[in-house]
Amino acid sequence: MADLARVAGVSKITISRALSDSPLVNKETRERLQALAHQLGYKLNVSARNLRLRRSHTVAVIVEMKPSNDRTMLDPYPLVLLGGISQELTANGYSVLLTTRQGATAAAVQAADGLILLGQGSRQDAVRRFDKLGLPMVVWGAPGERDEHIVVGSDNRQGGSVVAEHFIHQGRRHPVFVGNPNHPEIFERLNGFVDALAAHGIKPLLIRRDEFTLASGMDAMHSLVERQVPFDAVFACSDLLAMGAIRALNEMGRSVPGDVSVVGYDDMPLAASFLPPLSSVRQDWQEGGTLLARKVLALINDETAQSETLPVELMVRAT
Amino acid sequence: MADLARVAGVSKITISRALSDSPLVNKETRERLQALAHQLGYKLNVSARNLRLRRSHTVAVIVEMKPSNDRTMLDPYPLVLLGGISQELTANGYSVLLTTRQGATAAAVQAADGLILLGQGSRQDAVRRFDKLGLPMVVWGAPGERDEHIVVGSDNRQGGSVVAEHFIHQGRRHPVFVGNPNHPEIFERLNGFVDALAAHGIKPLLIRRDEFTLASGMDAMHSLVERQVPFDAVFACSDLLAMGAIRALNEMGRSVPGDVSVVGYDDMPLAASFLPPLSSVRQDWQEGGTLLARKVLALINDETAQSETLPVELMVRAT
DNA sequence: GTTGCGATTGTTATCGATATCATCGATGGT
DNA sequence: ACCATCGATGATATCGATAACAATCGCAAC
Repeated sequence: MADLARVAGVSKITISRALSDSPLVNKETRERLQALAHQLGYKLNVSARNLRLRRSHTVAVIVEMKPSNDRTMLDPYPLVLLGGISQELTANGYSVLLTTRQGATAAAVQAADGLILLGQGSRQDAVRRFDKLGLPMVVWGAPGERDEHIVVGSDNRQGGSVVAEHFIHQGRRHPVFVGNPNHPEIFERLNGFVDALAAHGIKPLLIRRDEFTLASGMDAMHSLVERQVPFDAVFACSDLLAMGAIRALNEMGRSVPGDVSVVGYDDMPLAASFLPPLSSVRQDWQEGGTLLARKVLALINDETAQSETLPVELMVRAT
Repeated sequence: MADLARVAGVSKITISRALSDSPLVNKETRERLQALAHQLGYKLNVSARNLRLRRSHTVAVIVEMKPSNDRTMLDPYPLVLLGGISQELTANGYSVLLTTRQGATAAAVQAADGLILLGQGSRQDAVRRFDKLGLPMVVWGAPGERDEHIVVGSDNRQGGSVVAEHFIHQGRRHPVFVGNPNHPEIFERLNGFVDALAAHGIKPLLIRRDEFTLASGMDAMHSLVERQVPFDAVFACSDLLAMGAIRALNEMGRSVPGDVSVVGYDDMPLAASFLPPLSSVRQDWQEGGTLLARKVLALINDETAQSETLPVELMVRAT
């Protein structure tokens, strides 16, 4: 910038002003300087500006990436969150610094203006750890009773209850829940499910399965039939589990939805073209990402923001 | 840091040295100062350090995120690339700055020490645009004849040829290729397929389908049967296409693999538990990410690096 | 006793931008 | 003719770290 100033015969500060379109400099000189800068291939040194402005225009997104059969951020749907976040942030001139929990010790995270926590890594212990950075922070997940931070999440409780209503409406009397209630989000689904059923005097059966796979869904049905438990409806907390369940049921000679009704979760693209087309609960991940981003930005700008819960929608199809 | 120095009764530079574990400071004072810094909750200002060191320890990863029915980086498998990149970079003290092509104008990208381009956005025009930033750059994709930049990609040509060999070995004489050869990567698969078959005097049929969906795969088979084209093998360039093809074939009374053999691509987790278990070409995305990261790091450190191609593996299952 | 060297610590300049306050000429009202 | 005001530009200090070089001390060698 000093070089530019010398060439143009003005002072550094005038260059700075011209390049940031400040109305303080004469319109003509401003344009002249901008042209010159462009012509000379001048590149702003972002680090210097960050230092001076004490802002990096960067938000760190911390995800859980550990590959496993458990649910990870590498699943496609949670990643749509990232898409939403990225879109909203860049629209506001911010960048996304992607980090895992392990990598979060890296220097760059400290330079961020704000923090977004994604994935089940965002349990209380992890949350507290990042809280200490003293940065504006927003968490994706199930809102706890008394968290000090802002939480955005889709309404898992409602997800559970709409499925319950759906079963009730179909006259089902012996519903089963398949999934891993250790995940706070899934725990909420279970709660919503149980409570809504209780209003009709029905108590569902819980089949705990930790993996979100087709095989796991099949296995759940096998054990159910083996134990000769009567059931006529299955709420699987992921689409893969649901598909596995349907396959196992068919193999064992039970019809879906004739004998058993099945509903999945996430409404993955495959759900609609599954045979039979799978009913599933859809959550708007993209919108979730947008919201997360808006809230951190608000916090960064010293505005207020509140926790928020996004509604879900039951896509009723053939099962 | 100045505050720390005052409190500790030493100079700033000693603090700086102590905190970076420099052997220049006495071991005891070093430890004393480190403890003090920790106790006072001192946080290094990364922007200042970046400015001084002229390094941000950050690599920008530019992906194509535009949601569409076309293939995007939001597909789960390409994202494993990101996982590999992230892991390798953080292991070396670098951070990942995630950006879309649109967002790449944002300031922070200019501060990056290097660039990784992912997704079909990395066509020549886009590549050239980022080349102008003058940063070390590595691209994921199919290596072109004469690119000036470093390319890492999986061996799509080999992917095509192993499938061809497989069909030949099974005695198939009328193979079909389903996919969108506009993607450079898929074009390579097609080339490998065609060439390997040509060695046996066989010329495959190309059914062009742009979407990577189940429906698209079904549709391809329908049109094939409608036109009464004889065929006994299908190479689909994605697993979803392959699954759609199998379903359509079964519905039309053709058995897989009895009448028609089908092979997919990517070996998604579902492939193995599909009915019948789907044969598919697997590429090691994780390793690809690791390589991409290693190469940028090499370039950043003024070492040399070369383009590289990763082998693929045909998982032979029931189809 | 002095010179020299190694181990520590300090002084000053620097990275590249921007905020604050100062400057300067022109304009205009009285 | 004089002072106030405004528009445009500049001088300097500053953000918080680190590099290069200087300084100090103790101790050993001659």
